Amino acid sequence: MDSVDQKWSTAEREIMEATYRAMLEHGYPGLSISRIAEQFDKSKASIYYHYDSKDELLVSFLDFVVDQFKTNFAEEIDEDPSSALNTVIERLVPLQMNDEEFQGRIVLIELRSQATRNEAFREKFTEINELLVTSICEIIERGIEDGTFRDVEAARVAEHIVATVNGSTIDRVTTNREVAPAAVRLSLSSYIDSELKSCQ
Amino acid sequence: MDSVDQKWSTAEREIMEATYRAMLEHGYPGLSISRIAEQFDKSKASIYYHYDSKDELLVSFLDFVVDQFKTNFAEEIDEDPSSALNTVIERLVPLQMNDEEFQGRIVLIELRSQATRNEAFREKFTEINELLVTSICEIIERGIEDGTFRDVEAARVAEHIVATVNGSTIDRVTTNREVAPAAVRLSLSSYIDSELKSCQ
DNA sequence: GTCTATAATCTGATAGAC
DNA sequence: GTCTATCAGATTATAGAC
Repeated sequence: MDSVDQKWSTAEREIMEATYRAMLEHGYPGLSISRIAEQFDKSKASIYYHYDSKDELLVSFLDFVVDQFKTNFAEEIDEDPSSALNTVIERLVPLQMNDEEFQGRIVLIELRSQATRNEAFREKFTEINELLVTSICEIIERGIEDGTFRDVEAARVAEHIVATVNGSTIDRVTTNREVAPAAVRLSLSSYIDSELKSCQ
Repeated sequence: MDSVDQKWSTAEREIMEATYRAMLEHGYPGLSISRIAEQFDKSKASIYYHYDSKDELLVSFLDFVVDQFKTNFAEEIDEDPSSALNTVIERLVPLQMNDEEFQGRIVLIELRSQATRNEAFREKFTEINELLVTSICEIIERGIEDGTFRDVEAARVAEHIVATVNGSTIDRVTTNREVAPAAVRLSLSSYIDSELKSCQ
């Protein structure tokens, strides 16, 4: 498991990146082999040399996108529990989002909606949410041990934070409610204050 | 605006219900006029008598589904603020969900993911989230007035609850994490306690 | 590995009879 | 209003040359 560079050959990575662009342009329902081929300099048929079917390609693509997400999320956060939690939340619900980040969210949401029907997809998103909950849970537990946080049920609080973060992301990507993310950021800080820190 | 019965003719409602079944069976990307026609006793061509294009049909369908959601959500909740809030949360994140409710969530999520790309869809989901936030906000404001709740920023707390509820729903529909919804229910109660009720 | 050409099927949409 | 028949184009996937 030597990061992204070993897992895919050059050709495969080119196809994955073309798929990413095609999906941004046409959406998941509009994704076709022709449209993927349009996004790079090789023909439709060459895709079938690397992938047996469209379904297999899509499962690989989900893998590719989720790996990117994980790599992005797992960057070092070795600080004290309180600011580690802030870093994670800032990473998941940034106050400002550039185009690239925003497009990444869109692609993930469109793929996610397919997890309702496709077991391979479902397992991947189970994995993502479990990763998020586990990471946040560990930070909270560290904070409880060193006295930064109150002795709360860490898993429950982590579930809450992940649900809120995911709900906020969905809101940002599927509505025109531009103030909502900032409000959620504020209320998450407030939640952490009143739930994790002692009653002042 | 005389409820669902006036807004759609019998034929139109039959088509909408057939579309609903087709979408449950094939998903949004697999939705086609033929598959909708398969779900009721009339031909493909008859659909084009009632709708000019597939796009127009889909926008109507979104309207149909969102109306159902709103009707379901807006049932009377005339109690005191504290239990009104509980009722709303129980309605949005039920501990137990029957097949019908679950399928309704799936359809809504699949349609929602299309709001990333389609402005008509985006406006509908803006409307839904605004309705939820406004309803919850009003309950909180009533609670502040009559002394049940602390004098918090009602809009911010409402945004938080809606984000959490939506995140929990997405989790339930797109992962195999069966314990998560119960955890979020608990933590939402805890959030309401520590955020809205006085510091004990 | 990549190409062009093509097969078989499905798509949205329309024409015209009843 | 609903039907059958049909169109033009797109879809996934393969065959066979290079």
